[in-house]
Amino acid sequence: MKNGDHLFLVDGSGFIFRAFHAIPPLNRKSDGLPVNAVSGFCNMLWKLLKDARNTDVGVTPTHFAVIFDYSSKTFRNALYDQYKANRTAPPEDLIPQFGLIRHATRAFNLPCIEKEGYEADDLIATYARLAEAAGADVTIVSSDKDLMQLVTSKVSMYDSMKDKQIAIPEVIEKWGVTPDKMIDLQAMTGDSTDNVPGIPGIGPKTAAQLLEEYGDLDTLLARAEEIKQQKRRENIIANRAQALLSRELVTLKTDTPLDVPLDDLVLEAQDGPKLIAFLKAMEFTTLTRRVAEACDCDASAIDAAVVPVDWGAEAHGPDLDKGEAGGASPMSGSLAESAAEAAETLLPSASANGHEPATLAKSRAALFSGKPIDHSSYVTIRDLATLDRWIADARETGLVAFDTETTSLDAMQAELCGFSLAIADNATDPTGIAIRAAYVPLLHKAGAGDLLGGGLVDGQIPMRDALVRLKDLLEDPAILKVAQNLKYDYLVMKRHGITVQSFDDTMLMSYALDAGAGTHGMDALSERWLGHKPIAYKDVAGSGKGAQTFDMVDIDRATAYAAEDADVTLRLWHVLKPRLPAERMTAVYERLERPLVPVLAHMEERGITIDRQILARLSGDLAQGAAALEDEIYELAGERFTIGSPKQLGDILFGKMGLPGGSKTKTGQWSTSAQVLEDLAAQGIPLPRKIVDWRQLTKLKSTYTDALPGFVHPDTRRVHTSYALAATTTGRLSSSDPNLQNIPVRTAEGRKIRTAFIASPGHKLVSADYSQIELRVLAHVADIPQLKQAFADGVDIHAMTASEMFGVPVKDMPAEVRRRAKAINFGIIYGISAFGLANQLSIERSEAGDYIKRYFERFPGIRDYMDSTKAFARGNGYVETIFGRRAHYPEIKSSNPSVRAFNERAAINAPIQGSAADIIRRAMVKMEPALAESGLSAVRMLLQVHDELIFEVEDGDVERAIPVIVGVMENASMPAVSMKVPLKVDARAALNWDEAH
DNA sequence: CCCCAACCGTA
DNA sequence: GTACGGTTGGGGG
Repeated sequence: MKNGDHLFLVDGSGFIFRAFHAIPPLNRKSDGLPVNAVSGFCNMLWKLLKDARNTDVGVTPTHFAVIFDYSSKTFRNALYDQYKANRTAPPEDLIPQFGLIRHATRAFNLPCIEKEGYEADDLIATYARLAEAAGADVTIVSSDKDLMQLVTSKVSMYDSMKDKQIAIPEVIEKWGVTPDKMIDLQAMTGDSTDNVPGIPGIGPKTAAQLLEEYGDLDTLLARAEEIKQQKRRENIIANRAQALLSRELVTLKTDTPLDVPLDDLVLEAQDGPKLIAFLKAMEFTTLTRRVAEACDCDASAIDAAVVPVDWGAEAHGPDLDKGEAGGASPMSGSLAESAAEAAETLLPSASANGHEPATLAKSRAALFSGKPIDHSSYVTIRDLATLDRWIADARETGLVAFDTETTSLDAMQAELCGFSLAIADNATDPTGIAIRAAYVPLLHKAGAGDLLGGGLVDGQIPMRDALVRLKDLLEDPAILKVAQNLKYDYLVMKRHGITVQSFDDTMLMSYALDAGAGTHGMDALSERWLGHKPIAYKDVAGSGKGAQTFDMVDIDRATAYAAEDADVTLRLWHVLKPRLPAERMTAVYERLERPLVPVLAHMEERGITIDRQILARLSGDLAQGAAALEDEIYELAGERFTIGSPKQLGDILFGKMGLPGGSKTKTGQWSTSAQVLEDLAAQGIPLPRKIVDWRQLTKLKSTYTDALPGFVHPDTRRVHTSYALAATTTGRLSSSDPNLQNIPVRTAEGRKIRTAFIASPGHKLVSADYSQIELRVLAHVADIPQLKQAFADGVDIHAMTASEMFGVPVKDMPAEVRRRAKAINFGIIYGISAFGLANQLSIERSEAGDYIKRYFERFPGIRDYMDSTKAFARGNGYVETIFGRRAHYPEIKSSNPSVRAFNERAAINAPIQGSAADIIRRAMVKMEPALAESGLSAVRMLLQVHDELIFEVEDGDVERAIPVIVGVMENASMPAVSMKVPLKVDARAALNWDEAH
C-alpha cells in the first residue's frame, strides 16, 4: 500500500444490525428466508464499488475489506467478565443473515475478514493505522461511535445509510471533542449496550466539558480534587478504577495479529457471473439487473448459486464453535457474536409471523404427510445423455437426493450395482415442491445359476462413464447431496475414488431431532413423516435362503425400489430440514452429527490389523479348557446336558440337585446368572463355579477368538467395524460387525484377546482415554464444590467420596471402603436406586438406602441436579447435554411406577453419558485437522470406545503425536463449553492394544 | 427362518 | 442403578 491508495473498511457486523433495522423485514425470499439485511448490504456494497465517485465520499477505493466479529468472547472478556454481558439475542429473522452476508461478501469478490478473540473494530483499527502509516487514505464504512477514535486527517468514516461522511469536524460537532479524545470520553460516559461501566453521572456533555477543561482523563483523575461540583468530584474519585478499566475496554487494539496482510486487501475485479449467481439465489431482481447491465452479462444465462436454505446453523441451539466442522455445508461459516449470544439465552420458539422456522416446519410436514408416491413416474436411466441431463438439473437446483444400490450391507465389501437420484422441480408444482426420481442400473446381471454366472444386462451405462459423472456430481460443493445414512454410500463411493462433499443425512437429522423417540431408519421415517410404507427390500430381493443380491434383481423392480428410496429421502429432507432451526437443533446436527460421517467412514475404511495366529492359539486353549470343564461338570451333575442352556442348567441345579434357587427371571425360570452361581459357589458348592468358568471360556471363544478372524477383509487383511451414529438415545456411538467396543479387558484371560489387535510393521498403537470423564461431567453439570476441587487437585475421586461419606482419611483407606464409594459414584451416574446399589454391593436395601441418604447430605447439589433433571424431563419429554443434544423419554410420565422410575434414571444418566459422548465426538471431528496442522497427517485414528480413541502411528511420529492427541481431547469442549473441571487424558503407545491401554 | 429371552462382553 | 451388541438356546411357524 502506498501514498494515494485508498482503503475501504466495511464494518460488516455493525452493518448487519443497521440494515436489518432500517429495511422492513418484508424483504424475503420466496421460501420465507428473510434477506432484508442481505439486501441492504448488497445494495450498499454495489453502490460503494460502482458509484463511489457520485457519493459524498468522492473517492474510489484501491483496497477493500469487509470485517466481521468472530465470536462473543474476546480479550476484553478477560479484562472484564461483564463486557457485553447484557446483550440480548438478535431477532430470529436476523440470524440466518449472518452467514448469508459473509456469502455475499465473497460473491462480491471482496476479502471477508474476522479473527478469533477480537472484535471487528480491533481489526478495523489495526488495518486503518497500518494503511495510514503507509500513506494511504482510509474510509471506514460505519457510523459506530466506537470507531470515531480512529478518525484523523487521513482516516474518515462514512455512514452509508445516511450517505454522510464523518471526518474530524463531524466528530467534534456530535461529541464536542476531537476524535483523539473519544477514548477518554467513552471511558467516562461508559456504554450501556456494551456494558462498559464508565463514571456514573457523567454523560457526553459533561465528559466533553471536563475534557475541554483538563485535557485528558489522566489529568482529570490526577486533579479531580479541584472539581467544584461536590457530587461530580466524589463520583469521579470513587470510580477512578472503573474509568481506567472502561478506557481499556473502549480502546481499540491497533496491533491485532492479522491473518490477511494489508496489501492483500487490494480490490479485485468484479466477477459479474459469480455475483449475479448469488443475487439470483437471493432473488434480488433489481440489483441483478443492474449488475448484469454494468458487467454486460446476460443474467438469464446464469444459474442461481446454491445457497441452501439454512436458517442459521450455529445460532439455533447452543454455540458449538465457529468455522468449518466437517465442511459439509457451504453455508456453515463462522459466527457473528450476537448469534452466539442468541444461543446462550435459548429462547423458546419465536412468535409466529407466518415465516418463522416453526411455521415452515409445520407446513412442510403437512405438505408431505400423505402426499401420494407415484411409482409409475420413476424412470430408468439407460444412456449417458439422459444421465447428463439429470445431473445438469441437479446442478440447476443445487439439491439432489442420492442413494446407492449394492450387493452387500457391508460397505467395505459391497459392489456398486446402480444408484438413484431424486430432484425437486420447484417450478412445476403449485406447492413448490415436485419430486421426480430415477434409477441408474450399472451392473445388473441376468441368467443366474448357469456356469457363466449370468451376463451383464443390456441397456446399462458403462461403470467407468457413470463414475466420471458421479464424481462431478458428488464432489461438487455447490450441489447439496441428500442421503439416508450417508456413511454407507460415502464409503462405497470412496472405494471408487469419489469423496462426497456437501451433504445432508436425513437419518442424522432425525437423530438430532428425535433421539429416543423412535428409530431413524428410512422405512420408519417414511411411515412417520410421509405416511407411506416403502417397498420392502425383501420383496424385491427375497430373504433368507431365497435371497439374491441386488445385481440379480430385474431392472424394472430395482427401479421402483431404488428410485423410491431417493424420492422418500428427498421428501424426508424437506420435512426434517426446517425442523432443525425451528427446534434449535441445527448446531447439534451440524457440529456433532454431520461432520462425523467422513471421520467415521475413514476410521472404518482404515480398519485394524489382528493377528489371527494369536486368536487361533487362544481358541485352542479355550476349547481345551472348556472341554476339561465339561467333563468335570457332567461328573458333578451326574449326567450330560447342554450346559449353555439356562433352562436345562436350572433344572439340574434347582431341580435335580435341589439347590436353593436365588432369583427368578421374568419368565418364571430360575435365574442362573453369574451372580446366582457365585452365591452358590460361596456356599462351598463346586458345580456352579465350574459353570461360571465354562461360560467365560465359551463366551470368549464364540464371541471373540472364533468370530473375529471371520471379519478379516479379504483384500485389506484388516478388520473393519461399522459404527452406528444414530443408534443410541444418549449420543454414544455403537459398533458392530464386529463390535469392537466390547473387547474384553477386565479379566486376564479376556485381556489376551487384546494382544491380537496389533500395529502394522513400523507402527505403534496409541490408546488415549479420558480419565473419569462422566464423573467430571457430573461435577460440571451439578456444580459440586467438593468434586470440582478434587478434580482440580487431581486427587483420587473415589477415595475423596469415601472420606466425605464415612469420615475415613484418604491415607491408608481400606480398599473395601473405597470400593463402596466407587460403587456409589457409579450409581449416581446411573440414576441411583437403593435396589440397584444393594445389588451391586451385595448389601441390604436398607443399608444401601442409608448410603444414598448420607451421600445426598454430603453432596446436596447432586440431589438438586437429579430433582431438576427429572422435573425437566417430565416437563419437556427430553433432557439435554451440555452441548444441547436432546435425549427423549416419551414414557417419563408413565403411570406404571417401575417404567416411570426407569425413565427417570435414564433421564438422569443421559445428560452425563451424552455430554461425555459429545465431548469425544468433538475431539474426533477436530482430530484430523489438528494432526494435519502438526505435520502428523500420517497418524491414523482407527477406533473409538466411548471414552477412548485408538490410533496407529508410525514409530517416528509417536512422541510428537501423543501431546497433540491429548491436547485435542482435553480441550474438546472448547470453545463451546468451558468446563468447570479439567478433562484428563492418559495416552500410551505399544505394539498391541492390551499394552497400549 | 424369525424372534425372544438369557446371558455377558464393554464404557 | 445407565448405554450398547453378539451368541446361544429354544419356541413358534
